[in-house]
Amino acid sequence: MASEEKAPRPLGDLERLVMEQLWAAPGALTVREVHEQLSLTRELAYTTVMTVLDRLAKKRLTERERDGKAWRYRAASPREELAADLMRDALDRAGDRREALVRFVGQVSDEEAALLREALARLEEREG
Amino acid sequence: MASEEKAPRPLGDLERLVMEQLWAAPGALTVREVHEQLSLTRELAYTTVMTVLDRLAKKRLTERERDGKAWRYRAASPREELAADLMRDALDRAGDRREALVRFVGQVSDEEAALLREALARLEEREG
DNA sequence: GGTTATCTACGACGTTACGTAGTAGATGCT
DNA sequence: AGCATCTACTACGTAACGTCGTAGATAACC
Repeated sequence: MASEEKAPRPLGDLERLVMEQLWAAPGALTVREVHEQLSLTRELAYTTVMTVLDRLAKKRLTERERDGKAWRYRAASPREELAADLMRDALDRAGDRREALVRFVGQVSDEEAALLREALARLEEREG
Repeated sequence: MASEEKAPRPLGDLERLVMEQLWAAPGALTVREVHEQLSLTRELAYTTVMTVLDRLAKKRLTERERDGKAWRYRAASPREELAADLMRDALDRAGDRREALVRFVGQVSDEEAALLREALARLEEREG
């Protein structure tokens, strides 16, 4: 149950890029690996990536494990989970939930509406 | 459709309080009116409220119209609309929308799930 | 075992958002 | 004219974040 919430600050641009690397990778990545990936597109100091990864860990968005003298980072939860959390959060801030949900479904594409129905149906059959 | 966007920064605490005043009011409010309301709970300088209202206007969250020498502010869109926008935004940032939606409906309360179904049903009957 | 390559830890600086407020000048009431 | 009221503009402190540098630990190398 959620109640009194600390709104999760949306990630900064670099933080998001780094998270995307982690989400895209099959396993945990070292600072160097993330740095190398990002270096394909932009120039960043190794320590910059390290700092970002470190801050993300402090925010509990990543977890890390030792691998020799280096750390390996991985996303603490899947990208879709974070998205769902943010959606929940937004809903929690709405005054009238019904109204907010109506507006929300009014904004989504037909395809997304279908996915929503599907998800609800699945939920129903699992819970009765 | 959606792709890379400018994430609407979540409001600061005071900004949120001010928006709530505007959302709660029937019409547009002057700085003084908002200030008086807030003063019931906390102590704030008149100009502080003015600054916040001004910044909210720059962010297009409020609109203002002249009323004599004063400005009257009103929320640019209903609270529920903003919530819906934030939900959309969160969804846009998810990798796999289906997955994100599944997780989202998995998080909502039974009541909210019912509201969602209702909203979807209404949408369907209106659009066919 | 000393040299070299790696890593991490920690600090630092610039920018931007936001909470908070003061001052100056315009505007309007009496 | 004189006072109240309102806006415009400026300012300052804090915190997040982008961005790095330096120092010291550690592992690898010859």
